[in-house]
Amino acid sequence: MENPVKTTEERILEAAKRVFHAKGYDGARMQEIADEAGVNKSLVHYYYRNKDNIFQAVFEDAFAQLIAALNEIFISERTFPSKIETFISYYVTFLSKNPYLPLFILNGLYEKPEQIKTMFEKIHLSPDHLMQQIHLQVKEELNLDIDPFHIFINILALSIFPVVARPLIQTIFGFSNEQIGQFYEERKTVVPEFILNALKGYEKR
Amino acid sequence: MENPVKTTEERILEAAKRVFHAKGYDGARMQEIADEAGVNKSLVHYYYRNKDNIFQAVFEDAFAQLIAALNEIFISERTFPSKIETFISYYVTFLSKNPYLPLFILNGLYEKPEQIKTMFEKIHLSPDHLMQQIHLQVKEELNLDIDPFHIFINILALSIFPVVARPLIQTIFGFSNEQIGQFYEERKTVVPEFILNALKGYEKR
DNA sequence: ACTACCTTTGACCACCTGGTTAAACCAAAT
DNA sequence: ATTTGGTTTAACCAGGTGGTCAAAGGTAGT
Repeated sequence: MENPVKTTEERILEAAKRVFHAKGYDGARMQEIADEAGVNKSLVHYYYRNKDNIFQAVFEDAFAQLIAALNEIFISERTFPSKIETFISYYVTFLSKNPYLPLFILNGLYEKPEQIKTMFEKIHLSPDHLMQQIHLQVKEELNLDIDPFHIFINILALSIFPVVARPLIQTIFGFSNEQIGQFYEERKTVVPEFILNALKGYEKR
Repeated sequence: MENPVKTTEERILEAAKRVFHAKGYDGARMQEIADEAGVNKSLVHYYYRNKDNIFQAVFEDAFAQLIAALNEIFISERTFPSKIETFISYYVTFLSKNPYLPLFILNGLYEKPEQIKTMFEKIHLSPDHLMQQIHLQVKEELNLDIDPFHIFINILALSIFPVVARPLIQTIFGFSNEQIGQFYEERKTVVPEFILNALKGYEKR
């Protein structure tokens, strides 16, 4: 840590993250962000002009965090099974530390889907390139008889959904925080195993 | 249809569903619900007293719709593979007709997780019984070496997530409405196949 | 001491929000 | 025709909302 002392602007942004992540755009209050940052409400407007602006900053940050790892791992030089394992393990850990993030993102996307593409350019990330990589590996490395796109979506679904649905799982089945932690821990091995087992069924002989 | 003429109360509830599903609790406006129903705002209060009340009515209805099918199918007399197929097919169809529902539910659960259990009782539904059924089938009918709970969550994840993430998928990969419809259609066969392929890997020999 | 510039604050405002109320409406019963 | 009861409306209100603004504070250069 070079500069542990946060600037006011950073403190406001972090406060905004906490508030927006937990309450969403409509539920968040500028006053609450200010309180959370320990500053006057006008100061929030001073640095970010209006609610839309600061929300966008928060959203882009969250989106970048979620997407960056995905891209990095799937573009790397590993074998496909290794990528899946690395990805799931990383995502489950990351998401259970930031449980609000995925739902926050999904909600944001319903409201302003247009901005996604420009956001991808900002992060220097190409969906086509990513899919092309996955396609290559599924078709040429493993020679599987299945649409790579469905595999990709399945990987995301199995990693993300259980985190998003945490309150559902926890209340319905009465899991304690420890138990749900244990459950997520298990998924790091269960999910890659599940996916690789499934892929075996698609092997062309 | 015995009585195609809707009462005012029903029209208000349906308007409220549309508004709440699309905008969530905080984003919804009592005025908008009234407009959508074509009535005066006071009428909404006349029938439902306050915003919390009408939201709860909408939420319970949505939750019941989503849970009912799940329970019905998994308690039925089919074989496990048939259940999976039936469930996925039904869910994908139902959800793509009601794309806002799952995200609406997930958001609601973050805000008021306590009410879930009472809601289960209202619908006469026992999570324990459901899990017990799945446990029996996975362990005794198929004799698989995997925790049934993870399978259950995987089934939900693979059915629900792609619908929730529709805006993400559609914008990132530039799918038209037709293409995404085609994609969901494919999933009705791809997902059961994927799951059953995976389960084969867990067969005890 | 003065200036110049960025930062921070309290007071304020126009507008919107959920909610209330009293009066009007209207169909059925008397 | 009048009463009665549920239904529907317009007008209104208190509190909260995002946002503005002028002034005060603070800091570095002169």
